[in-house]
Amino acid sequence: MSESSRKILSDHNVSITNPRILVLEALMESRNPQTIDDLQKKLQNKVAKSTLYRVLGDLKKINVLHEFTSPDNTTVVELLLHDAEHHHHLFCGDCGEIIDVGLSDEFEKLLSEEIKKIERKFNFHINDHRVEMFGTCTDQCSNCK
Amino acid sequence: MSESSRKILSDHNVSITNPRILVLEALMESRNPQTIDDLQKKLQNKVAKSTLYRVLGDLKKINVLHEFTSPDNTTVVELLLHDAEHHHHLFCGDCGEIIDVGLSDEFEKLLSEEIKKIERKFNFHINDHRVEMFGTCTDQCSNCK
DNA sequence: GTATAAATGAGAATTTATCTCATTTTTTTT
DNA sequence: AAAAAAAATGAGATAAATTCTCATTTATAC
Repeated sequence: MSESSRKILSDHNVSITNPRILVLEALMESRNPQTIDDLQKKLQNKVAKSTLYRVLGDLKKINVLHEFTSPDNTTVVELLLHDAEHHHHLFCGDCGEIIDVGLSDEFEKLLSEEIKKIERKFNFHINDHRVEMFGTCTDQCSNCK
Repeated sequence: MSESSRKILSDHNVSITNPRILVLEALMESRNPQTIDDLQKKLQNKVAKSTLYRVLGDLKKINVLHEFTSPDNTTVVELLLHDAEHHHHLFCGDCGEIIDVGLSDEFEKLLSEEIKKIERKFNFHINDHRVEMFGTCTDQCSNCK
């Protein structure tokens, strides 16, 4: 099972260690972004806190991890696998759940156009963008019912 | 000069105190979002740290302040004045500057359509959205040169 | 398998934000 | 306009999140 974790590490010339594998496994357990706290719970002291942060830093450095902040100011983290589609996030203000959302190709194309305009207007080079949506899951999310 | 600060407070039934006025003035000094640290520098100990955080909380509660997090995980804050247009943010990865950006009305309309689709798909009620753009200011920002 | 380099664990240190409570300021009442 | 009541503030203590240090362990190169 740890095969894909090992592959991620070796593909990026990062030495293969137990803590790194454990953190990757924990990250792979859920498809949506999760908090550091979620990770710590899954890891149950099998990895030291300092090591967890260090490993997350390592994974960010090789661009397989995306870290951002939820509206209530919690750091969340998600694995970016080879096959990960460009996506955005939907935040539930009730339960805190964060859901990955893809927007239509046509829309993404228009967004790129709009971004090109911004680049010219502000003399910026823009290399990434993100659409965040905030609301409440009316009934179906796993935490709210 | 503190007239508009006073007005903001009284309009929202918040008692008019010196620290609140000072914080509002500091917020009004720059049009773009600024960090808590920026504010503290401007305030030069004229307002206690605890009070600063408290006042920022008060301003959030009456919806005249927007707080969010920059890509390097710093909390930034910006005043939402009556005349504040709906806007988005452009982040410079070099100097950390954050710039308010308006997108075209046509684009915003399309975005709303796209968001309606997401609401249906995920059974969510979405009440706010934000487009964040990340890049580098190629030459003209005030901090990078 | 040994040597060398790198990573880890444990806890200290730092940073950021919140909380407590005695004092001060603002608002309300008279 | 003064007194009473309510609310806000300052200073520092506390808490939470993240980073740092360094002796020990583990991985990689030879």
